[in-house]
Amino acid sequence: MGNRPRCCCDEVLGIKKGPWTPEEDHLLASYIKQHGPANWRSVPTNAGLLRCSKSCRLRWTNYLRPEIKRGNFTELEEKMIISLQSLWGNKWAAMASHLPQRTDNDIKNYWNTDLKKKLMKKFHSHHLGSSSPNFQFLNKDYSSISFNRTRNLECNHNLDIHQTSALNKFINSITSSSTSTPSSTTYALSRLLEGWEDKVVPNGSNNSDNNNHNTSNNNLDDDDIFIKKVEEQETRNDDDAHLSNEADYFESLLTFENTSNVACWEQKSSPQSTKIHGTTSASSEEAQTTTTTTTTTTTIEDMVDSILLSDHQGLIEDDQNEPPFSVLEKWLLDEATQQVLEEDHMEECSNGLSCGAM
DNA sequence: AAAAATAGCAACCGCACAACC
DNA sequence: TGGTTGTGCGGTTGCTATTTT
Repeated sequence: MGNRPRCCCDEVLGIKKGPWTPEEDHLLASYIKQHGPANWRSVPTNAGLLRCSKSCRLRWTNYLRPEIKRGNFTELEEKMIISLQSLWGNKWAAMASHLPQRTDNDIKNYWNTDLKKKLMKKFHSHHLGSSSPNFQFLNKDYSSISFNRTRNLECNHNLDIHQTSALNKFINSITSSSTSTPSSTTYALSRLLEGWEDKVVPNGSNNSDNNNHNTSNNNLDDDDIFIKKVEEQETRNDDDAHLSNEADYFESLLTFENTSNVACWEQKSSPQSTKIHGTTSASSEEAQTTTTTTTTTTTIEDMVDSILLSDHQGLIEDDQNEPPFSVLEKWLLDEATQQVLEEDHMEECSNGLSCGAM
């Protein structure tokens, strides 16, 4: 592996890495059960584990914690992830705080495997398939586009005003890199959700433990409380009533999220409500207050359509009223373009053209 | 039936930041 | 005030199971 930078675990010889054995899991779980998840530095030594503290913490938070739900993601959870991803980008921990019983790692893995594929498929059929003129430059006839070293797209010819507009927006969006930094609007929405969530989260599934692992420390000092929590959690997993509440919780969140993506933009561009896709979308404040009275039967496809089309509609309106690309669309477009350009590059190579590093 | 390719996911890595000394 | 430590987080890697050829 060459000159790999050292990790904290490298400093101590004999530290074990790799998959955890059931024995190690038992040692760690027993120790945490007795002492609570605090002072990770001392955990490996005191628990008799040949692991670094970081590894122990990770194993606990991502796998051994009793409140973690394992197994397939429900459709509601999928919707939630798609919606939050579109709103916040890759803020896995923040998403996990709104998805009780799921870890950031789980959500991240799920996004990078299942959801990414689903959305790409949807994106291709939506933008590259037929109707949208603005993204047809990503179709097979993409010879007019080249990709230079600074990741700017250069349009040489054959693009109409809408296509050029789409391209320009795409370029601006990826070069400004807003995906990695939540906007103030995002932060405000997050705060709104936090306050709102307290009212909506069903009894017993308050995610304060998920929000901040440190907050659980005090509660876990007492063995009885800890064991009780574990038992409650196990019971809860099989509790239909709980699932129903959870579904309500997600649905209510989604209703808000569905409008907020559009509402964010409208709040900036226009104070009054606008009708989009048959849904009255108001300012984010109004969206929040109307949430509780709206019912949602949205499918994942509908959601993606809604997210993508909300931006697409903006493109065909005048330039001044164009909403920005959603994070989701930036990502999808980025992926699609990259794919197209890689194919292009490969084709050039196979045709004997120069194919140096990009 | 075997090899190769792909998917899923647990675990690791390194950076950032806050708390503490 | 600067160094150290502990923790959180997002990106990436690598192992294993599954599917495809």
